[in-house]
Amino acid sequence: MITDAHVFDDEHVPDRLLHRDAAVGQLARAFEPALDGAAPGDVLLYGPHGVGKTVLCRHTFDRLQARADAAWAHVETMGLSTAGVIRATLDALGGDPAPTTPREDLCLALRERVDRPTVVVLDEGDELPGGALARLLDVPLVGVVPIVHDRAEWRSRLADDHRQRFDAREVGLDRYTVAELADILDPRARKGLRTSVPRPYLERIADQAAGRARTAIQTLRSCAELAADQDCAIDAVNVRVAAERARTRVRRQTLASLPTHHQVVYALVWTADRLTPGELHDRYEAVADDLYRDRDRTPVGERARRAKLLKLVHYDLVERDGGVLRAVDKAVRPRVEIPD
DNA sequence: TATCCACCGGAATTTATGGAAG
DNA sequence: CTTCCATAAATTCCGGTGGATA
Repeated sequence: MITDAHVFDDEHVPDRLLHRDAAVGQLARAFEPALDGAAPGDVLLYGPHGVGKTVLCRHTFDRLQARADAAWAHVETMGLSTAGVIRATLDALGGDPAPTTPREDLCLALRERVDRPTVVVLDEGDELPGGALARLLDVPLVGVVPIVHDRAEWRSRLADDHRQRFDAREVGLDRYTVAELADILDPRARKGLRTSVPRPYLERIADQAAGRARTAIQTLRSCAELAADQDCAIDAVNVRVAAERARTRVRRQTLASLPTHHQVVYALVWTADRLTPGELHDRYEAVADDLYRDRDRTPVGERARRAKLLKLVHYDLVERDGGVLRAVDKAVRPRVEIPD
């Protein structure tokens, strides 16, 4: 059923970016100084999850690169410190800083490495440390593109002189309409699937996606997988079921990307169905020695567990209903086994 | 209402890690 | 090899919150 899984990847940049002409134009105009070898303009890019903010950057940059000698760094900033952001930027530009390089040395190394117009995209930049932004804005030839969800909140945390850098340099993306989403799904279905998908069915997928392209695309992929499993036509697949399957896939990927301590906490919550924080700690203590025996880590204290738990909640793997903890999705099985 | 209790999460401090310098 | 240093992660400390209870 699926002939080219690549078109369903989050990183896939389509040949044509549909229904984003205005935003592409704004961003391209901001990047224009790079055509003359100068720094691309800084742009604040804002909008809800999954509406193509990162893809918009990539797409516009690719078009720029076809006409200019420019470099690109995409940095996932969530949870990074100031030094962490600078290091990740340097990494993305091909530098190889030692893990203990002092912050100021990292800044110097970055300045040295940037020898052409460079676009630095700061993804998930809502909680970006102010220091990191300041250092990057300070590097010649660098244009900074923070991607955030809440434009007003982000601006309010900025120092005045930094805020000015983004005045009149803001690009906002909205959720797509159902018709727009169907337009976006259509070329992917043609390119990635063996059989064609009727337009009304694409619209039903779009309708489930709440205006988010990422959700719609992942749902289409699940529809195709289910159609293959059940050996039926794709439009015989229940869209709700496919959408849930898509969410499960994303959660599994998220869980797989987390380190040991998170895995243990998740396993405890998943295995218990419902439990209070107190019970979680009790069980953790009870099984910790067993679980960590042949791992290269040692059990952590309560405060650290709370931090892991917070992340699990943030990633939509665990929910807190009042005081009670529960795994959001029982289909996302833990990756470590809890002994009885 | 007053008070207790479990819990949360911010901030300061300590520890672990590993590259660099002597 | 040992010491030094910077970061990241964990621990310690603690004020604040909200629900339960007398």
